[in-house]
Amino acid sequence: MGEPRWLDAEEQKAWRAWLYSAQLLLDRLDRDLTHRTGISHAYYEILVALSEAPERMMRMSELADRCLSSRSRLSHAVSRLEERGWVRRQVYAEDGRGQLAVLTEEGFAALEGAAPIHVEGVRRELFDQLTPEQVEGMRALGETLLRHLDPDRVP
Amino acid sequence: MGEPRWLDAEEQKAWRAWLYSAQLLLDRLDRDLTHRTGISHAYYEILVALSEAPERMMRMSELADRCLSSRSRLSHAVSRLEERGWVRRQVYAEDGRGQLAVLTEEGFAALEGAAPIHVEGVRRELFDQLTPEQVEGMRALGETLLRHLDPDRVP
DNA sequence: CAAGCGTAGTTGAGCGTTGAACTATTCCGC
DNA sequence: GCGGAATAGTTCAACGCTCAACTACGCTTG
Repeated sequence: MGEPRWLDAEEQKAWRAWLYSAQLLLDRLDRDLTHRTGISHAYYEILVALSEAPERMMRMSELADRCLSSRSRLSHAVSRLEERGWVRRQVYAEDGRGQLAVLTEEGFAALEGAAPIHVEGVRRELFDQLTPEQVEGMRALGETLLRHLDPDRVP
Repeated sequence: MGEPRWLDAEEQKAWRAWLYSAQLLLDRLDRDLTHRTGISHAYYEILVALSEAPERMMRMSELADRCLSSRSRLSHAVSRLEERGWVRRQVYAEDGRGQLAVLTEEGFAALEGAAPIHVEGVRRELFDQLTPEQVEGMRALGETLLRHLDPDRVP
């Protein structure tokens, strides 16, 4: 094992600043969206992914990957979105095991209603606080980490 | 309301990179710690906070603030940590409404066991991927966001 | 074409979080 | 020092997530 490589004071500060800011930002955006639209950030991501897909439909497992979700979690989530009438399931003709999640018109309308609230939150809590240089730094940092955490997701 | 200030392509990229990297990193650290020590990141933060407090004890609400937790959430979490014998509750003499959460010796030992695993994860997934300049940029960005999200938490 | 393996997705139980309602105590103004 | 507001913390029910077990289908190899 060897002696743990403890963080020095500078690293501690950087880690704490990143951790707290990430948790607070994610939490605030989620709460804001949820309270003002009834749609959690997780559900919003599902609706966005479907709305951008050809014919507004996607395989369950593709959708799960895209939304950083386990299959089980996505399956539960889609069931709940189905109850709201925003998504419906449809068997995938080319592969009898597969299911397609399809965004309904009602689901698309719900997304259209939530999108301005969401983007306003991201502006207010994030971009309005940063200079263009900081935004560029944020993108570079994010992509560096992404290259390690999940290379396939890097643009 | 006015027209929403939609994100342009650069902003989209920056936002997605930040969002995915933050979610993946938090998720991976939490899973890694949980599977290797049986202690979730949330519980770990509680143990750390207590271990750093005078006499290893803190008021419930202070502890909740420190851990970015609601009072309800913390109350549940402390109950579960109590069941493990890692924390105990004690009435706060100076204020009959208050409760103190106290870290037990067993709790401290559990923390000592988990700390090397945790720091190794943070190194491997975060610091080892970054240059010193990027670490400094990460700290500055985090503190900028923190100044907006929760000014009292900025160093 | 059958056996076995891999893949897609669902289900159910258990745990953790949320938000609101609740109890108990202290603080404040009169 | 009394009545009402504020604060500290807990509890409950509803919801969401996790992990493991399960069903169903497809693919491969003999």
